[in-house]
Amino acid sequence: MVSIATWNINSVRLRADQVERFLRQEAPDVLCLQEIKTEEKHFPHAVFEAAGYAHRAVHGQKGYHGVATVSRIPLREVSRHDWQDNGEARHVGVELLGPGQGLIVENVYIPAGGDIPDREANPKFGQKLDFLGRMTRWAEALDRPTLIVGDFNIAPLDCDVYDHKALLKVVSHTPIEVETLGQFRDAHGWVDLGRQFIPAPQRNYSWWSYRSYWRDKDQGRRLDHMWASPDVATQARGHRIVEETRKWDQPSDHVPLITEFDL
Amino acid sequence: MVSIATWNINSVRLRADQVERFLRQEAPDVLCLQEIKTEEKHFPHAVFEAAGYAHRAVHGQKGYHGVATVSRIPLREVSRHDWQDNGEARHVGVELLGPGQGLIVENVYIPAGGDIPDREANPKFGQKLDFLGRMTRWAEALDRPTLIVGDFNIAPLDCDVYDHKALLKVVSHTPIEVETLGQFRDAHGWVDLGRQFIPAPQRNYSWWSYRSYWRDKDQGRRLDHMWASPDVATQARGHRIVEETRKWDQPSDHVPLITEFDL
DNA sequence: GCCGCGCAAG
DNA sequence: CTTGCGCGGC
Repeated sequence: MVSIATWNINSVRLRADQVERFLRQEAPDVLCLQEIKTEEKHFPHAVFEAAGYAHRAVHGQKGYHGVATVSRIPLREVSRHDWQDNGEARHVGVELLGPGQGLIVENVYIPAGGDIPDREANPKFGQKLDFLGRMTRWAEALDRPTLIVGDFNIAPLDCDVYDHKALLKVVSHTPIEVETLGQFRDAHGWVDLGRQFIPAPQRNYSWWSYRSYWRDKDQGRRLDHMWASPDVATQARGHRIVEETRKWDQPSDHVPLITEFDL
Repeated sequence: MVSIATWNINSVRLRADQVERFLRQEAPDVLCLQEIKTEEKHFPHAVFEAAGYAHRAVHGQKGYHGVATVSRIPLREVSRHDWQDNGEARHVGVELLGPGQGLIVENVYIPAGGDIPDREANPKFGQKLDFLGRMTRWAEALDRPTLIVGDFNIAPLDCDVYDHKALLKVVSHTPIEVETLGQFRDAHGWVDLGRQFIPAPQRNYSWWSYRSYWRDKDQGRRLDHMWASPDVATQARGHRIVEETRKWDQPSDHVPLITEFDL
């Protein structure tokens, strides 16, 4: 069994202790982090080394974005896409070399897209859709067993948000985003493991805004995903959301997901 | 017995827990804080209330400077000088109403004075000397038993710094500052309680720069002071520097002083 | 080095 | 609300 996790950590330096706690408690074989918000030279390698995660692919950037895949299983970094050629560190791809040998694990942080869901008024929204378009063309050519995980910044199903109707005009749940993400899904036949294991319309949130009184209310959205190639999906054996991290001190706005595979 | 303390806390909000710990450990009757770095509306009143310091005079300012005198003994705020009429919150004066009745406690934060010890090249240096001049003219008229405490930002004696010769051209220990502070002392006949109880040339530092490796070396200066009217000085019974606060997590660059009075 | 601020981003 | 940053102040 190989277990793989994903977590938007919102600064890996500020939450190195929380990552360590998560690794100790849940002991995933592989952890994909997003929004590490640091260059590789300041990545807390020692923390991961001490925890047994000796294999790491870090694609960092100063202050913003940044992804890292850390692993107890040997791995080889195979790609570091900059789909929009703008220098933003939003992807790193690895190939597992030990247990799970041959599996490709793609770790991605899709742009949030700004506040206004309009390509003209808000260039960031256009950039988000463009980013998905480029991922779609890339996905059409994939021919290896692959798992893609990360913060997609889109809640595709009606039940992926606390109030579907209210959020139709809120970036992350607009019809155009859901449609564009659907094209990406179809380009490879990706299987949404979150919904394979926790079928709609069950509650399945992964993110709560810092801006709301989110400790009291439950205004969550499912923005984080683990999607598998069809073959790989048949090997998935379990999937969990580790929501308890929200109760920790100064938590990330995202919680981790874990999937186990019979590999 | 009445005990009175002074401490430049360098942000009272960030170190509210350290102030609480200090109050619990040392239990002074009165504590004068400098560099609270907040407006009164964000002052952590609840922390002091819970610790038994129900009487408070807070002269705050947004982001910079700011002083506060908190007390277990009833007090009355009597003055809030803005000697340079520039809006900087650098003073608050109170009168004790319970034990120690009638004693005036002046809490002051003298300007640091910038980096270059030259009135022309550095207006902040001139401002510091001018501030002292105005305090001097004020002190000439004092006619009540008074204690003045706070961060004076001047180390007057040769033995008040780790290297007298090296610091003669460093703001805080230049001859013109020492001379100007001497005029303030003479204007009221203030007695330096720090040196009454810990005579020169004994080590008696109250501040260590954040910029040096001050955990290893001992490059301190005596910038914080408690000065009393001659009568009041005869009632002082003990004086301590609570240097252990430097070992606490994320300490202030200053340590507290405490004097006990037979009042 | 350590602070608060105002900014941009989420 | 929370992050990192660049700034100015100490």
